[in-house]
Amino acid sequence: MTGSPRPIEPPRPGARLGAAFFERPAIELAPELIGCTFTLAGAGGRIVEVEAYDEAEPASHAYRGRTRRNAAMFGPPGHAYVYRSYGIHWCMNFVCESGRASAVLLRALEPSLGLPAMRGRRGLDDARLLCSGPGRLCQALGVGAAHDGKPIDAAPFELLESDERPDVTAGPRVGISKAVELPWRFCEAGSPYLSRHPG
DNA sequence: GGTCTGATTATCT
DNA sequence: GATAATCAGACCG
Repeated sequence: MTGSPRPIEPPRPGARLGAAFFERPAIELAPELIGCTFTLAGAGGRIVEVEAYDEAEPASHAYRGRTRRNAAMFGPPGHAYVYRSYGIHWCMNFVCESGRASAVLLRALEPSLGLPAMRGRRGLDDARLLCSGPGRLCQALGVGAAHDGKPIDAAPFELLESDERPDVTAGPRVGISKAVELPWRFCEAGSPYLSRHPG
């Protein structure tokens, strides 16, 4: 060993992504998020799976207009839209594009930062199960109602640019019954941390 | 390996 | 009353 102190956690790739990054349609932003690093209070990892949603298609919560639940989707880009799914889980989105209700749902991370905290919140050890699904990811990071409408480029969140060009695949979205034909799910090819195999 | 079901709440019909 | 951007555990072959 060299004698220099060993880092407790891996170095963080890339630069912090600010509000301007989100000023684009969700369908454009979604594939570019693959490989970026997302954390909440130091817990998280590389984004490996996302889905785009837009007010013009019926699978989106914004399709039938604004409600108390989806208000953040109609707000400024670069903020979080957090909602409760099936009455039990939390799901986390990045709001996109001013003047249009659209967002990118975070579906899976490759966990790398704050692993002990994430394992504690999830109550299990297997890294492949920590953040491989929108509800699991939110439980691991501690996302909840308090984060709805909060800016992504400010604490406790951090979103860092990808330092590589991941191999991204597109396919149909998961768990919806409308607009099933749109290939608006984006995954890092071959990642073992996806919520399910691309279809 | 797969398929089914319960949990629990906001929203819509 | 029904559905939903889900998950974990039970059960079957």
